[in-house]
Amino acid sequence: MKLFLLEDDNAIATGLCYSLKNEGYDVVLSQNVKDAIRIINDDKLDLYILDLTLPDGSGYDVCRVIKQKGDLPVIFLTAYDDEVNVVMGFEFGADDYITKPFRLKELLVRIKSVLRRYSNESADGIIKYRNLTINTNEAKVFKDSQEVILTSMEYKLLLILLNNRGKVMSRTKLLENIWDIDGDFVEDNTLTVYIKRLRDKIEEAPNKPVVIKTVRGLGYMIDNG
Amino acid sequence: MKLFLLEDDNAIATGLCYSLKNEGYDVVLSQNVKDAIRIINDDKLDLYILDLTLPDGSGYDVCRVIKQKGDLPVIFLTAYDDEVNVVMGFEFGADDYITKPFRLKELLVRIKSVLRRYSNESADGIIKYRNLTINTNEAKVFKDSQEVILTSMEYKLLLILLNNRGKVMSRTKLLENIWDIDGDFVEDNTLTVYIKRLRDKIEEAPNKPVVIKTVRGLGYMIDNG
DNA sequence: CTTTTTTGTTACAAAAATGTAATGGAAACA
DNA sequence: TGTTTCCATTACATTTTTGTAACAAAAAAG
Repeated sequence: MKLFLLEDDNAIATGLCYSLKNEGYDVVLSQNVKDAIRIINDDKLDLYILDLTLPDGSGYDVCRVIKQKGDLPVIFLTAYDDEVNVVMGFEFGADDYITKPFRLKELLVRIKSVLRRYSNESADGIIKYRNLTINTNEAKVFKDSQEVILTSMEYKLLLILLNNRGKVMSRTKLLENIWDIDGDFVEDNTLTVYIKRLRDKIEEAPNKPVVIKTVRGLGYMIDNG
Repeated sequence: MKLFLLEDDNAIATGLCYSLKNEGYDVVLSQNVKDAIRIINDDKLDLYILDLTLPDGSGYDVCRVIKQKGDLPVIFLTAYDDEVNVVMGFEFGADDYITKPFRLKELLVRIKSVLRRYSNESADGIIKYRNLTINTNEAKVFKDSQEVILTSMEYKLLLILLNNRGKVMSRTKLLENIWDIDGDFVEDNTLTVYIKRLRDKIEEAPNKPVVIKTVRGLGYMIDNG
């Protein structure tokens, strides 16, 4: 996961960069608005952490640029108890905010929580996508709140596609993940057939699929629609 | 879920009670240490939220009583930036802490997070029990890091038992949850057979089961071992 | 100790899942 | 346009799952 950090205070910036990298995140730092906007337009990042007060502008402006690009997660770092800012933050589309001074653990919880929300998996194991609802606690799949019975293979196939949403999953990768019981593979065409069966069960119009999309030459994917 | 709240400040107590109930939790309130200890010994509660400074004692003492009863989740409400207390809180076995003043949303996130941790489901959908590991993201089950292939029915049966650990699941409840596709039931004995098949796959000694225990006359259960 | 109730085990037929082959179609490419 | 490549679809044999029946064993009740 690649995080963007906008923070002008050198001490905080250095500390946070270190701690976040330590947690396994990639971190891109910017210390002013101008650089930030350039980076945002150039790079693809998973989460934006924005300080509000910067030498050459406001975090709000940066947030606006981010939200124009798409529905991306933003966390604001606000000054302690600045309720006005908090309200404004949400109006600007922030997903969470945290007041300075804050504890690292607190920020980490927020980051995880927001990332999970954006990965469309709620904290309690419910995955929603369009008219589909998957309850991973009970291994049940619903299409328009009507239960759909999947075989274990179909269920695994659906899960792996959903958990890698937005990424094209190559046929090889899918075969490896579902059929690789001690390196014992299966025909490539088998996957094609399973995709077809799964589509027949979960798509409105299986011949014009909107959930599981074919990416010719590369594999299959469920996008972030 | 039943929460216990120990908070002497009337305004905070009233507000929190209201908000937590609004979130669907049952709340038991105590405003002093003496009542708290009585309630803790009498009632079975799912999560304890403890203020530290109380008219007749400290939240630490209450925490000690709770942790003597068993491994139960505790969240401390500490005064702002009182780092000493924070450290002590963890030494007393707190699972999380939150500094006053805090925002409701923050507390709710912590509560959910702690409850999930205690339900033995980590945030990333891995359930562990004895030598079993269930990855609900990929619908894979491992016994001693060796994958075990379950049918979809067996998998559902295992999940429902694991997600209700410590509770005896009646045959009726299990049948309802797994076989109830539009009120269309199945023979009672079917469950017996599935339990047998599941045991054959996941138990070390299926005839002397340690994971799925029979509770004669009541049903089956996986306990908190 | 005998009877009754509840659970465990085995066996089996019907139904469904699984993997492959063969054929048809659409997209990319020359 | 013709060819190739990749994917969709259908059909089918094999294997596995699924649910039930019948019986054995164990626990509780009398």
